[in-house]
Amino acid sequence: MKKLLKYLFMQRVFEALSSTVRRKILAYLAHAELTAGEIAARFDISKPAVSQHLAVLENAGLVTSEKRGQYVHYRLVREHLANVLNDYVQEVCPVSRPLKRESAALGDAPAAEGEKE
Amino acid sequence: MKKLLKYLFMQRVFEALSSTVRRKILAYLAHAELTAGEIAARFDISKPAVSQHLAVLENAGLVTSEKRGQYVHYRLVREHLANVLNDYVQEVCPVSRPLKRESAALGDAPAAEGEKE
DNA sequence: TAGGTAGTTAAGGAATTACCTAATTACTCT
DNA sequence: AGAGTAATTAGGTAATTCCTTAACTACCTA
Repeated sequence: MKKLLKYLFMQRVFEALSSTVRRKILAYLAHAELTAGEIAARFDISKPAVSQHLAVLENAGLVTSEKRGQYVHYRLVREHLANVLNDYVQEVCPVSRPLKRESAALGDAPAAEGEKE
Repeated sequence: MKKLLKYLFMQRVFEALSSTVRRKILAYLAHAELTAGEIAARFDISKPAVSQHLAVLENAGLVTSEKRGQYVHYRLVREHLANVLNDYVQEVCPVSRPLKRESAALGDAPAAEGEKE
């Protein structure tokens, strides 16, 4: 059950990460929660274009959005990013067994966010 | 040291990983060194298509090829994959500092096979 | 040297992606 | 309600990606 869902997310995550703009957005969100407008202001492309990038990131589970009044605040979902990337590294670098536990811990580290899948 | 170079590779690596076929190729190579033909045999797409995927992976530094006689053998470059992904996780999840050392160790783990860069 | 196998390069077409402008929705404030 | 701001949706186009077939290079064997 979990495995298929995980696979789907992996695909979306790597597709999301394939864009430089989207990786930059994540980097900005790594330092602070930002509104869509604040994010758009940091790029040369149009606001709708940024909005689409944000939608891709959200579909991949890498960010979440919350509307507060007039603004939509975006924030990074650290666990998800760390989990997916670590899972993949594990899959392709099976040698690194020792790391496995460490990275699992990493994923949970930020907080009490549970296993949603 | 080579921050720019790293950035360039990051771009190529994530672009390479955005394709399911390419991620599958890496998964196969995680278990064994394979020739181009052996890899192509595992997919439904044409041989030239696989060849192009392999070129993308090689440009990203994720695999290396060696021609032996009639065959071209491909093999995974584990360190590179682990390094790039871990570097990125670090950049976006600055919380996870503890993992850093572990992952560095991981890169070298496979031993024997040489550092080409 | 001729024929066969392994692999890549070349050329072209279909599908996807990224971007733009314009229109729309949702909220705030007077 | 009406004007202004924030953000997304819609519609259309340019660029890119992925795959195909055909042609080519390199190697092996008889």
